[in-house]
Amino acid sequence: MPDSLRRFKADIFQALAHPTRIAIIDLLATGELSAGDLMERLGMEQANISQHLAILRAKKLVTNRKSANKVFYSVKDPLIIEVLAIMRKYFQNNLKESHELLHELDSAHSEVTP
Amino acid sequence: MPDSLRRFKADIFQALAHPTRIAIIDLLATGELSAGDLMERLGMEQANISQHLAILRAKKLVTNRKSANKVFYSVKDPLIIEVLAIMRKYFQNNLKESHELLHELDSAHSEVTP
DNA sequence: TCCTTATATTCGAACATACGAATATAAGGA
DNA sequence: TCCTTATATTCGTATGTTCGAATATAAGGA
Repeated sequence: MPDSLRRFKADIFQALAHPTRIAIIDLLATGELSAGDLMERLGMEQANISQHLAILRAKKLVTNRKSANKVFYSVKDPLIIEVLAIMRKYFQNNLKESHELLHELDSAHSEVTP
Repeated sequence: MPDSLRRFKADIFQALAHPTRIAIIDLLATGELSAGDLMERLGMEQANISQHLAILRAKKLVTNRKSANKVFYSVKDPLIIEVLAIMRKYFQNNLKESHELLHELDSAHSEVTP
């Protein structure tokens, strides 16, 4: 297993390592949506969504198509959706540890106020 | 798809988003190895390997077992190995874009010297 | 042309991650 | 007990990521 393959995988995982980007891919899994649709469904800042889309584009996880003044995005390879499905299964396989992890994620954020 | 599941997935992907940690999981895929074994096979600093192992432990991707003064690590759930296998398939499915990505990764590092 | 809508990019601040050097801990063995 | 081997943790620095605010671009429509 050459190091280049590992760097590639790490790079794709990095692109997937944000809840908003996972949400975008989840939404696109059922069909293409415009940037505005994604913005509306996720209820986030326009610039923020656009930045996350830029990352997904850079890593070639999504393709985009321009129609009039809208840009429609879709998932490029359904294998990525399969990866997300396996991760859901992983979550369920390890329910106990999964919930522990989530609690750590929560408390990590509220650690500011002791 | 609740947001907590997305945060969980993002967190696991974050843990996988480093070539060294992928290499560690690849090595552990065939059976348990000690921290020293990993250090030797990867030819990296002891502290660095130990830090990466700490991350994999924190995200419960690996388990460890102490025997005498050695610590043996193994992959906790083979589903993770399956995820890596799917990523390899993804790499092959998208050979053209994959190589483009790798070149961008390479040139991103040498951008210091124009 | 000017205006509006839709999307992208740039910038700076806050925060997170990665690394090696140094240090700490823990388990045997002499 | 002291020494050695194996592993973990802490610290400082460099680098990368995320966000919103502001700005830029691009395509119609009036």
